[in-house]
Amino acid sequence: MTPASDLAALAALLADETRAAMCLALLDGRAWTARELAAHAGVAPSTATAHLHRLVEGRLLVERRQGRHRYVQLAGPSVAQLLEDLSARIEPRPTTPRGLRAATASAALSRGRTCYDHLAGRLGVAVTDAMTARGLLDQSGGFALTPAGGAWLTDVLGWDPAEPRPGHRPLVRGCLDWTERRHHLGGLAGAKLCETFFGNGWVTRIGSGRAVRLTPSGRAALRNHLGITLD
Amino acid sequence: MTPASDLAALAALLADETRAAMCLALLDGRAWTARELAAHAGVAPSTATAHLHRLVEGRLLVERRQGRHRYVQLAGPSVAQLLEDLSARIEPRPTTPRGLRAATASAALSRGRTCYDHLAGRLGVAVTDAMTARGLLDQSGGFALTPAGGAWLTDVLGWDPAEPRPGHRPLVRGCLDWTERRHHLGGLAGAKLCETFFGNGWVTRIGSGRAVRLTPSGRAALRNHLGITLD
DNA sequence: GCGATCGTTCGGTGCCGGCCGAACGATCGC
DNA sequence: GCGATCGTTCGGCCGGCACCGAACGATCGC
Repeated sequence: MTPASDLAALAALLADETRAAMCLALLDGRAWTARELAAHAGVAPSTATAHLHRLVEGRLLVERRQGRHRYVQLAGPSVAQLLEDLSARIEPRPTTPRGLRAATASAALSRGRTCYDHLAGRLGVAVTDAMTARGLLDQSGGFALTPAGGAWLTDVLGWDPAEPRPGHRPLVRGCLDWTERRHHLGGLAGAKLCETFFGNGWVTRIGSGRAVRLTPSGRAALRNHLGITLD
Repeated sequence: MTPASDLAALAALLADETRAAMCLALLDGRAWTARELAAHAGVAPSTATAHLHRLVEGRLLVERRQGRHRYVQLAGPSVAQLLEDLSARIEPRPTTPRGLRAATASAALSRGRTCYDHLAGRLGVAVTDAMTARGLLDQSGGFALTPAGGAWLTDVLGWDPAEPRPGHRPLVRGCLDWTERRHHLGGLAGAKLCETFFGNGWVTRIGSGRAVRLTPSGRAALRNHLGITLD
């Protein structure tokens, strides 16, 4: 009814630890089944059903029914961006992983991961920095693509950012990285770039999570196109 | 403890209508006393005390005690930005104001208002559009200040954006306007510009809210510096 | 000093909502 | 078809928390 109650209703969707865990899991950009999310969050399937209903009703998630499965995913980049913005506000965690498994998993996440549909972690930041150093991105007054950057994207991705694009998702956007505390490249261009990294086999997912690994051909590509050497 | 519980705890701060109303009121960028906020939200002073404690504890608000008064305000631009981002996600309201008072008040807000520390509403968007049309801002690939824009700021504000600045607040930033559904100029430059508008008497506040009115000298200034005519 | 005002603490009340288990329809694989 | 799996609905339990009023300390104006 009032703006305040609207804001409260939106915030209430994320104000429960179970729902928050579900949304954060969905930040990998993929569609999960209800049962997977229930197991991930550690609640009974009946409880998960209620939560997912609320999240879909609140337009944070969209669902796609397929046979006896109910797949659910984030409603779009703007939701992912909102979750990332909120996460970035949280004080940097003292990083005390329990054991070896947790330690290697968190190290892998710091090295490289996806942030919904673009690259993040040290890999994402390194790519962004190299693009800035080469004059492809301009971070001096905001976060913008230069003309040279447009040409570079056309060259590397075979995609011309100048061609008319649907929706009003920004072409580029600085997305605050919660491990590096610096910006990496988001927006439509970031998504296209990430798509190419996967399509060309430059990165592969590690297991089933958000962590990614740079392949040897990816290392070569970074050297060729950006002149940087990683790891 | 876990990222999910952190996110839930942050969201829970805004998940209550009373706290949401308090935060939205504080979006005017000024400091309010506890009692003012209690009256605004329609709760007893004792209730307001508890809410303000939670908001300060959660670092969304900062307090400054002065005599027997306790002034409270938003913890910074990043909090304001977060609130604006959340508000922008809320579906556009059918705008059915109750009576004449409400109608004129909401019309005034649409015409021009402050968005924490910069200009918003039709006024804010018009200034942003004019700056873009004159090549001072570049919105083609992101949201960035051009070299000509830097010179213009130095000329109009007497403030050189190239000089080293403290903190890591972005120089310019596109802030989604919740009445116009388009971007207006935020960030440090937006704040400086707004400061100049007030300092030169180009705009004045209407009553005690966020609404602002363009003065005759402000109209002249817009014509001189940006070549636009409003209202 | 004294009354008025601001903010706080404390006890008590009531409700919202998260959780589970059990039972049930829908779909899949064989 | 038949059992197994996925998701849902329903009832019931329980804890958290938003709210108020009353009483109290602190500060201001006179």
